[in-house]
Parts: sequence; C-alpha cells; structure tokens
Amino acid sequence: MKLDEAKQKFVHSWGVLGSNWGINKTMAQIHALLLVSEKPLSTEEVMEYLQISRGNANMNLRGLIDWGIVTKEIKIGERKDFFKADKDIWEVARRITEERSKREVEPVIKILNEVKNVEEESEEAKEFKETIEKLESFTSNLDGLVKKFVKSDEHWFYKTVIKLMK
Amino acid sequence: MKLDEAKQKFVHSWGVLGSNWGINKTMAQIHALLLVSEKPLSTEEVMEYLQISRGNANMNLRGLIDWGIVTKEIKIGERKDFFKADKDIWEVARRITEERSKREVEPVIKILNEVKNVEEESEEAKEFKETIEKLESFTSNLDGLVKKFVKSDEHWFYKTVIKLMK
DNA sequence: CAAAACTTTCAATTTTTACTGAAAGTTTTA
DNA sequence: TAAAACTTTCAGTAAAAATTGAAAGTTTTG
Repeated sequence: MKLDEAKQKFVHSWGVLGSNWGINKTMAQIHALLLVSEKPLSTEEVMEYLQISRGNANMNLRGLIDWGIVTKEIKIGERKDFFKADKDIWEVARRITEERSKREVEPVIKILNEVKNVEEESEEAKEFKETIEKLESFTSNLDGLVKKFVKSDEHWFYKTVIKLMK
Repeated sequence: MKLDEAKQKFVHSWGVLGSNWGINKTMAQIHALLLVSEKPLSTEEVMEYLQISRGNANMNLRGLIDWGIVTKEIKIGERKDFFKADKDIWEVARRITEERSKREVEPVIKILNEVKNVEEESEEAKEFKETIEKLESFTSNLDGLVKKFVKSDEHWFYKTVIKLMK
C-alpha cells in the first residue's frame, strides 16, 4: 500500500469510529490527519485535504485544542498558525477520558445518587433503589478503573494487561 | 423524592448519556424505563410514558432486542407483547461491550492492521507506521481488557477493582 | 374464513446537528 | 497607522438522524 492511500484510509476510518462514539466526523478526521502528518498543518492544508470550509476547519481545530489534544504552533517567518496533534497516545487517551468522564459520566453518577433518595418503602420503591444502586456501583467503579488505567503510565498499563489477561 | 419523580429523572438522564455516546435518546430512554419498571411494559405503555409514536416505540424496542438487552414477554390471556429489560447490569454491559466492539472497534483494528503495510521506507512512512502501531497496540489492548473485565463475573470484577485501585 | 387485535414498515416530515461563507475581528508588517 | 494577512464568529443553509402516522402485514379468535 502507498503511504497516501494508507493515510486516507486511516483518516476515513477514524472519522467513522468517532461519529459512532458521539464525536463529530470532521473533528475525528482532523485529529487523525494531524496524527499522521509528519509536520504541523495550517488551516488551509486541513481545509484542502478534507475539503471543508474555513469556518468548519477553524471550529473543529479549536474543539480539538479545547480537548487538549491538539496545539497551535507558530513557525518563525510564517504568519499562519500551524496545528499539531499530540502523538503520545497515552496523553490523548488520558485527556479524552478525563474530559468525557467529567462532562458526561460524572453528571450521571450524581443523578443516580440523587434518585436513590426515594422516601417510599413500597416493594416497587425498594426494587427501584436496588437497580439504581447496582447501576451506580457499576458505573462509578468502571469510571474509576478506566481513569486509573489511563492515569498510570504505559509500562504499568501493559504490565496490568498481561497480568489480567492470563 | 417521590418514586415517580425519581424514575423520570433517571429516564431523562439516561437518555442524555446515551445520546452523548452515540445511542439514540429514545432508545436509551426506553431502556431506562424498562430497567426501573417492576413489570414488563406494552408498546402502548412505553408510547404513553415517553410520548412517542407507535413506529418509534416499535423500532427502538426492536433495536434493544437486537442488542440483546430487552426481551419480549407473552402474558397469558393477553394478546399484546410485553417488553422487559434484563436487570443484570453485568449481562447488559457484557452484551453492549461485545456488540460495540464487534461493530465498531474491531473494524478499526482491522484497518489499522491494513494500513501498517506501507511499502515505502521514507522517514515519513516510518513515522506513520510507528504512530499506527502504537494506536493499534493501545486500541486492541484496551478492547481486550474491557472485554475481559466484562466477561468475568461480578465478584472477580470487584476484587480486581479493589486490587488495582490501591 | 373474516373480522378484530395487534405489529411492522416506510415515505414523508420534523428535529437536530454540522457546515458554509462572508463579514467582523485581530494581529502583523511596512 | 493603514493596509495586508490571517483568524474567528455566526446567521443562514444543508445534511443527517430521528420520528410520525398511516397503510400493509401478521396473528388470533369466534
């Protein structure tokens, strides 16, 4: 396979994965593109490669910066901004995990905690509380575990993987 | 808090979580509703509670059945179908994990594997391969680990959580 | 077997989400 | 300091996804 073809395939596939998981396709594609570019890219280059408008490129680049997985670079002698993805997959996973947990999982854990406080003592209420408690325990354990994994370093991760997999 | 209010809050919040993670809101809400209903519900009851059309209710119920986390029940003397969510959170997590992995993660791992086969030996190609390899290793390890977690039983899970957390 | 009870399908519509492009804003340079 | 180079914003538009509702399909019952 040719390098260009491979890049294209990867960028496309990453976009599909992203949109399946609630990340907009373009944002995922820009991220993929920057991940496999040997050098930082300008807005123009991103626009050109993905055939998207300036506004779209700009907003999604900013989005990626907000996630903390892309940074602006300034080239001396150049007036444009250049963008570069963090190539440390660990760092990327860490940031995404922390952000998504904070934005999406933690609020749900909070709600689960709240709705547990049903005063009623009927059979139905008891069953409800039980279901919610299990859900809460599961959710927060999993959330904690994922964070733990991702916070630790690469070496620890693989060690743990190996330990747990056998 | 009153039971009804608590249920409503939970159903709503589960819908939000779902749509953030690429699951349509209604499907997530129906699932939540069935999870906290003491008895199986008919299509009418689901329609009524969530204020949705028959077609919508039907399609999303079928969707949930396809995921393997909701089952049809037949009540003797009744002609309608009734729907019931699997209340074993473990089983639910297991099925969702397996399905999403199969539908969404595995295809990406396959692509990553494919695009590694770049013949070129330029510096750029080398860097590309390195990035993809790291991504692939990370993705498949994480995927494998999550599956492993979810395949094992509740007891093993908590034991592992405790072991890893300290 | 035909009417009733119920379920499924799908074209049309609505809602939501993403994108465009031009205008406004900002920074740099001469 | 004004024009050029570049970035950001956002109202309007387009595209995608979800939903409706009515018609077609299926199963049950008398």
